[in-house]
Amino acid sequence: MPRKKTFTIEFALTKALELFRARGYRATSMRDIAKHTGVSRSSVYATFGDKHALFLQALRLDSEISPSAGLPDLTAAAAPRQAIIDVFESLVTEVGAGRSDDHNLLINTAMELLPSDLEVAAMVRGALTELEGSFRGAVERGIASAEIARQVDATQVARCLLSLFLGMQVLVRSRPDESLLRAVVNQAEALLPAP
Amino acid sequence: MPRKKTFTIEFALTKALELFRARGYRATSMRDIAKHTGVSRSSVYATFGDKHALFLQALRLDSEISPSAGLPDLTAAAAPRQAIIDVFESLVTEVGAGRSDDHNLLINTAMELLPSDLEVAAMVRGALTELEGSFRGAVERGIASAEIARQVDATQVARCLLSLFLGMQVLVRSRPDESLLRAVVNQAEALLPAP
DNA sequence: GGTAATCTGGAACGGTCGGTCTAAGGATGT
DNA sequence: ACATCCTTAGACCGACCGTTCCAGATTACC
Repeated sequence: MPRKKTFTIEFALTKALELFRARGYRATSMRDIAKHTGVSRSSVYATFGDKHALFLQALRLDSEISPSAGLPDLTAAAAPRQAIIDVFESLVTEVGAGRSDDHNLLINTAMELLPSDLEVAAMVRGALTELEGSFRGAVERGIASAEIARQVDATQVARCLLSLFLGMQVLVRSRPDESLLRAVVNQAEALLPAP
Repeated sequence: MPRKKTFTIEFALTKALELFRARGYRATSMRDIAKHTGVSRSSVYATFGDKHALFLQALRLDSEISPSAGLPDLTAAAAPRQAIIDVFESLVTEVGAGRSDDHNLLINTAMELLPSDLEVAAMVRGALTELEGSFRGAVERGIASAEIARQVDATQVARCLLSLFLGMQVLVRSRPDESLLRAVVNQAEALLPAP
């Protein structure tokens, strides 16, 4: 009897995510989202609830798709050491290609974080912890496959890679100088010496 | 004949800077600033002009005082290598002490940056370049005084330190885990090997 | 056709924002 | 006393915000 939904929740959420990525939470209005998704404002509210609830769903979607889209898959790569380096390389080439929209939502959100917003804070913390774990896993597998010297401390290097990665994202936004980023990547390689 | 100013521009600007540091540009309203400075809204406008103009002045003030306040002075330290490490250490101890206000305005601003705001973008870029230069200078002096091995590439290490520093600031905000930050600092030391 | 569910556009509400302006009052000098 | 400048509180404006609500159109199934 009822009419079926004429738009996919998934699609609308993807479009909303695009906007949140490009502009952050506060700077994205619900009217913007309605326009960009092609869904009326009323339906956005009916489908996703609050702006805050919508953002949480977008953030969750982001953390689900970003390992496969944003970065090479660290957890299943055949050559872990190169996979790590590729993560950083892709940031450099991205800047070279002039991609200026679709920033990293995670880091945007980390900086935009209100101290009161515990839900978002928890998601950001979880995603960062997961990212750290991916780095550590890749380093460990690199050591196991003798790509990386045995004496490196996987935990410590992984945490350093995490910090380097975050720092590079800041630089991408504010000082998109390819040689600067290249130098960081080169130095990051030094953290992963061959045996 | 005239009445003199009853508040110091410097004082008001310092208070405004505090607020911008704690909340960023967009999230700080002129009403907040008036309240926090103790200066009426009318006088804030009369003294500083726009919100944007006020922010630029606060940003300038920040870049003038932050080398002496936020960080140990890298350019004149007797032991450059330790001075670099202290910069990172101070971030860790800051988190341990639970300082959650007065974030780093520079990085906040870098992330909040509108692509259209060229003035702010230029200031951020300049400050980051200056910070990179401070790191590089300290590394070079460390090499000259045989604190740091001659074979390190000062430019490359400085850029890596810059990225690490920015990344740590993101982590401070979103994952204030002392052992995590400590690991980053330890690894950063590895970039500055003794001869 | 009837009915139930869904969509849409737009009106409306209360709130905050940046910014301007004005009237009243204080402090200073002559 | 007087003129001069500064400061203040507050009204006011237009814009945007998140959010709610509703009338009407549209689609599906019986």
